[in-house]
Amino acid sequence: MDFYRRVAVVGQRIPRGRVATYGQIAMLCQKPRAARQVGYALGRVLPPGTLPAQRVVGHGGRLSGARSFATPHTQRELLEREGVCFLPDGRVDMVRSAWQTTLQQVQELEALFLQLGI
DNA sequence: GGGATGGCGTTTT
DNA sequence: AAAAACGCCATCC
Repeated sequence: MDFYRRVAVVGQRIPRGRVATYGQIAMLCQKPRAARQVGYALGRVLPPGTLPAQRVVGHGGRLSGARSFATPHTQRELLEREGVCFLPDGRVDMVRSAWQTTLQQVQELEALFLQLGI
């Protein structure tokens, strides 16, 4: 499905030290209500390593996918190692670490989708 | 075809 | 604050 290829393209553009939410990725793929399918893409569809999965978190910075990493705290460790900030309650500090996408970047993605025919 | 099931998210108790 | 109820939509029995 083209949607999953888009998820891969978008996910690969999440900068090191930043995180994106499932919903945010769905938006960037032009499918605002497909947050769950993003999760499905990461867990079941895309080959492991296709994109930095540790940088994809739930709304508000929840580490909802931590279970599918090597150990329950692997995701957190990977993120801390690349400089992502955490709050006392264990969520990512989205104010400091969320991936901010500019209109420019969104348009680049659209162009890329078009170019790739996806 | 139809019901269950998600690495989700929002709204309502 | 926490839990449940919905809405969502591709997949998998």
